[in-house]
Amino acid sequence: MKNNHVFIEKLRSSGLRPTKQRIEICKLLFDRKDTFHFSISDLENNLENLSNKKISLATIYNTIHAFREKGYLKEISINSDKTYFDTNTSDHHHFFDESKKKLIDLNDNDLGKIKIKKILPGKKIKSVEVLVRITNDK
Amino acid sequence: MKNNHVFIEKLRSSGLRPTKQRIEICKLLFDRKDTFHFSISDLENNLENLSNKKISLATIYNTIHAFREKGYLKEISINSDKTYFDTNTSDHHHFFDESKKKLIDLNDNDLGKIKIKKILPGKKIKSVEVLVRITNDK
DNA sequence: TTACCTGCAAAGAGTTTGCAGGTAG
DNA sequence: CTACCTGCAAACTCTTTGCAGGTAA
Repeated sequence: MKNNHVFIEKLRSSGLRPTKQRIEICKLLFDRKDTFHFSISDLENNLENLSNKKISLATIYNTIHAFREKGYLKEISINSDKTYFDTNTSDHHHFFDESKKKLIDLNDNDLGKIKIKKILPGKKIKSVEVLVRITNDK
Repeated sequence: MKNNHVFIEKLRSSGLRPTKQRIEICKLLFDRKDTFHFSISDLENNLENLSNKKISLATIYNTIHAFREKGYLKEISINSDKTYFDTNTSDHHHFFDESKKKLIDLNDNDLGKIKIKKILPGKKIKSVEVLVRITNDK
């Protein structure tokens, strides 16, 4: 269990005021051992049920967007009605389990190197995202 | 320029009634040499401006979903406000040009082989999707 | 004090749905 | 005739925005 101070510093250091709401969201997102994959509504539910904190939706969006901009969260590309975020901001890829509708991290060792041979003049690569869809084997 | 008959047969063979609207959409989507990447609103605009046909939005959605189910279209995973489709249903990957909001096909030669080393028991791989985001180099 | 933040409600955008009327077979 | 299809508008969901009141520094 991390001390709130850690989050206060984290927020302050990136120019975000450490408000009650932001600290609460930090605790939910970053005070854990494993990567957390979530949608805004997941987060809202967790705040309400696990943390017993009612934070306005506008503030949740606001905060998540701020965290994404500061590089504390990564947005994941899945065709879904919702946007998913990942607390693991390192360069990595995902399984998407179609049966459970859940994301699973793939780390460097899980995936061979991806080589892009095509170059478009005047363009540069911003990111490479791999999504491996899996289902129950039967 | 393909004959309408081709599309009428295509539709009929998959159990879809060849209505005026569906044939018109077929002509726009499948009567071309290159892959076509589009969102519903792109399609709507093209129907209105290029084909001079006003087809109801509900019918456009309805038709595109039917075509996707029949395997005539592929849905592409991008985090975007809109859903994108691809008339190229073969196994391939994409650049997404963030500046122009346009998709570009990557063919087999453009991308090294992707090796997935992690295996989850009881699961099988359904698809592997690679999205390479690019922006203007500056 | 002052700039920034929160929360509500309303607005927006894309997509889906209900249903009356139309059309293919 | 009957099942399926179209088109309109309303409904829905997720996300963004405007703004009045609140809070950190």
